[in-house]
Amino acid sequence: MSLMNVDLVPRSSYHHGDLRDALLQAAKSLIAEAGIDNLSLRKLAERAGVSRTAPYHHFSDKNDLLCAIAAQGFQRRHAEAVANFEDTSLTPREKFEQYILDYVKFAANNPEQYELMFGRNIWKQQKSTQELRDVAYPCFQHQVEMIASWQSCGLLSGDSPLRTSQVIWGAVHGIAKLFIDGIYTDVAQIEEVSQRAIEMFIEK
Amino acid sequence: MSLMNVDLVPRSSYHHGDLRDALLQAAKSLIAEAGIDNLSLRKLAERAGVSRTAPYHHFSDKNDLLCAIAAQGFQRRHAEAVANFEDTSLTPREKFEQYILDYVKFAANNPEQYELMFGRNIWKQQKSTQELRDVAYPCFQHQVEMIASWQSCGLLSGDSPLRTSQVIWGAVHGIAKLFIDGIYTDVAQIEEVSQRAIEMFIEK
DNA sequence: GTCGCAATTTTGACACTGTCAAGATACATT
DNA sequence: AATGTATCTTGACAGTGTCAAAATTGCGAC
Repeated sequence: MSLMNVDLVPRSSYHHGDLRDALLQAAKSLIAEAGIDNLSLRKLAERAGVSRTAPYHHFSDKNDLLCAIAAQGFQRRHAEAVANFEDTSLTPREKFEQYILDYVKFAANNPEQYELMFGRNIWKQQKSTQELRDVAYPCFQHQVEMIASWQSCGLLSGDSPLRTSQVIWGAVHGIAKLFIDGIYTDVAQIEEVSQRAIEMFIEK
Repeated sequence: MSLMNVDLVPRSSYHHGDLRDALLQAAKSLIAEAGIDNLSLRKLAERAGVSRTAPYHHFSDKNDLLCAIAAQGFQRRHAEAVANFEDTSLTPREKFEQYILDYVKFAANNPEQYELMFGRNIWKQQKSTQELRDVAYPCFQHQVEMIASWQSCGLLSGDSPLRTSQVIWGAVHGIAKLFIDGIYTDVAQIEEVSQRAIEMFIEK
């Protein structure tokens, strides 16, 4: 497997310079190669060309590192969603369609990071970092606001933006997960399924 | 934590008798106590009052054991769904409502087992046992059939039972997961959200 | 009944993991 | 230049999944 010290940027000095960022970068590429379950801090340190315990000076914990990667994911996704929603060249309906499709595609294109973003290990037992919460909550909030706007222009039914948002988010999340996790095996169908979801949610 | 050898049924002989079943039972209780991530084969063996490697004569692997637990979950859920669908005292609409509610409640009441049933580790990388596939596929199949019947009686819209089924399953799966995994924090809302989902899917 | 084989269980071992404690090194501020 | 602090390393420990080889038992053929 790992032949030898394959640090991408062999550091010149004892101090790395920006080890924290290098670790995040290396972690993402390692995860993309072999999945989250095969990420170990030791392999990560080796990849970054640093000793086993060096990462502990930049992340308190393995969980802390994973939270940081998840946070980056929320940031990227949030920017994407905002950009779409504020695109003045699109009708509300087009925005809604785009939103659903983008969401599912984001998950499908970044399955490991998405897994981290909603991983049970992180949220369930109160293991989420403050940083992660700070970046994830606005993401949730923004979704409710979008749903509310689509309701008030008659595209979506109902009067409770929160409940409606929870259902729609549940749907895209569930569809994404079923594809990502390999229960829905034919990834080529992902767009068709998303399209059907849009069709079922839009008020006729 | 574990004070000492707490095997429930101290075996009298060298051979256990029905170790396989005892292991499954012990595994489920251990998982219920501390979650899947805290289940180790060694603790499991200790709980069953047997040596570390004894389980390997009944399960090829840790994954194999987890698949067996997942399979039991599918079996239980499938039986529940069939019973509901064949209840002649309910209208199609009532059956649909019941199906959605039962599904989400099953997940909420058995979060760890549900996690196993749809865990990425099992399905994504072809790690599913033949036994698991044999019991899961009929489950999927049955859902499509139910959706088709609800479409043909006008309760649900659309002409593709498969696509519609994928969306609805995605929705209940997603809602369940968001609650289970702690993203939706208030479990008391689970019924309200499910109710709203029903409302949004049923043809008006 | 007993002999032998196959199923079962055990002990020993290995590589790997996360993480802590102590020591070593380099940088920054005075 | 001295000193403190941030950073990095080496050593260590308990825990993990799983393999190989040895031990024990139960069961069927003689």
